[in-house]
Amino acid sequence: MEERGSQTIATVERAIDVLMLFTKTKQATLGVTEIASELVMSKAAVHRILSSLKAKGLLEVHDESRRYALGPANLALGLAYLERIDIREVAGPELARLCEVTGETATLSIRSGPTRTYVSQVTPDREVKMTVPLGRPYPLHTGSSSKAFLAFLGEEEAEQYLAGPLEKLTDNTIVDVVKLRAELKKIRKAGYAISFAERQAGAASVAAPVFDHQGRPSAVISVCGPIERFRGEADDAAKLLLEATGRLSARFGGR
Amino acid sequence: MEERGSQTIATVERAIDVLMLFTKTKQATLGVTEIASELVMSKAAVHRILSSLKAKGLLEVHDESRRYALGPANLALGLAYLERIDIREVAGPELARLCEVTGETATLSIRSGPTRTYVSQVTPDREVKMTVPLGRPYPLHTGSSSKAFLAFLGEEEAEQYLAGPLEKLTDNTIVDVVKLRAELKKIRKAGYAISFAERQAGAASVAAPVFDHQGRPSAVISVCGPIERFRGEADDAAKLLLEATGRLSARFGGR
DNA sequence: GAACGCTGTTCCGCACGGTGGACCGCGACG
DNA sequence: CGTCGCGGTCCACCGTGCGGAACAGCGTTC
Repeated sequence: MEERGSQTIATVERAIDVLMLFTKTKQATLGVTEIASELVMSKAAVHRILSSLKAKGLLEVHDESRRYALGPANLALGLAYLERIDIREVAGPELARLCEVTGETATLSIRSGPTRTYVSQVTPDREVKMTVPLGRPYPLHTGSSSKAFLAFLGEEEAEQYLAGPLEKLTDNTIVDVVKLRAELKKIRKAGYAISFAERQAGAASVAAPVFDHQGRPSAVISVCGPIERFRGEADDAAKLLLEATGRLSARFGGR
Repeated sequence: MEERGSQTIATVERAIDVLMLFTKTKQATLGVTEIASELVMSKAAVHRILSSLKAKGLLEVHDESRRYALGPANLALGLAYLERIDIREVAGPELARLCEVTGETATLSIRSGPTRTYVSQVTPDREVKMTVPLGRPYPLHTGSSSKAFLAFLGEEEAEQYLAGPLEKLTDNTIVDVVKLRAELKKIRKAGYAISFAERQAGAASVAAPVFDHQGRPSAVISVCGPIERFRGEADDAAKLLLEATGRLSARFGGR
């Protein structure tokens, strides 16, 4: 993991690890000792980091329990990031429509290097439905949205990714490079990707990319839901999906 | 500014300054030299920081222009923060109602130490309307939402704040401590605060606090809009506002 | 096409500042 | 009362981040 690290600052990365811990845990507040043992750091170091993060508004000390919680500056970061993603605005109505017609969750993902992240979702008004975690990075070979990106990258970039280690997130994750290449070929032919529990156990999804003016996949939209009822829905969803991405590509590519 | 800094890490704070710069600028991408000159740091240091932030997904290098942009990890931070603010959910419908009835923007603010931050807003469907910046900290004496917090803090805490320097954001910002004390007294009596262009030129607002079970202001909601049409609306808005905060305090205090 | 000016990036020796183990003060527990 | 756990602080050591300078690419300029 360390290899060819083009000159970074260990202290800063540790500080970020501390900050990110707050997004990973379910608890609203964390204590010094807790963090120190979780990240294997000295209490003193953790405390200094917490003080620095606090001084910048990224953390705040909750009541007088002396525990730390995320501060409002994080909102500014999240919103500033979203402001840059203009495709989000354009895709919004399409997501809403997909969700309404299929009765399943519709999502939008953005790629960033060797990972891809959900940046928005519209969920149906049903009791049993799927919700995906926004802002969390996933590898490019797990789930339909990921595969939709991978399939439509350039040959070169895709092979480069396939050369790296392929993490297995569920029993169904495809980690065999040969099988994965065949799968990607199939996706290119069909124009969309399907996944049954490759990223998340119990979930299934269909996904297709939106292309920019250079023909590169600039985003992926998907329809996803509980695996039991999805088998019958996948084909219909794929058709609707391709119509939506067609419209978006036309509009987005024109820019 | 340095005083009694309970042991922090300069490098980490500088890294955060770099990251926060991306939320303050209008540009989507920033370059090394640009950042270095803005924050008066060496290019080498900035570069190391950028590499570290990139490694953790907070930044990414845009295309091959070698410039840096915010990464998806910021979304995770922003959303994790929002998840902790439960009052946001509860207040949502009240904001919507206030907005609809008054035809002006309704906002919700949270306090964090000596600052206060908008965490959500509902804007009316008009061409001329006000929108406030979410996630950005403001001092506690500027604008109606700020003053509503300040007025209902404990005597001690309020005086402590008043002892510090009071920044002047607009021509109308009250920075005279004597006048400010009188204003706070008036607010306590009325139950709500009014501001005409104290934080933002051309804007006016009315605000009232939501109290927790200990009688402390845990949030503030406000109605705000363009100053020209607001003079006639302020009183009506105040009445609606107090009804809304009354309901919220009852519901929120019960927890 | 060589010289320029501008990027982003890397190198390397010095000293500054972050480190961690020990220690303090506090509140909860029994 | 003693003990345990917590968050916070101290301080001598030594690791690591620092910055000036050099390097590598790229587009302009003449």
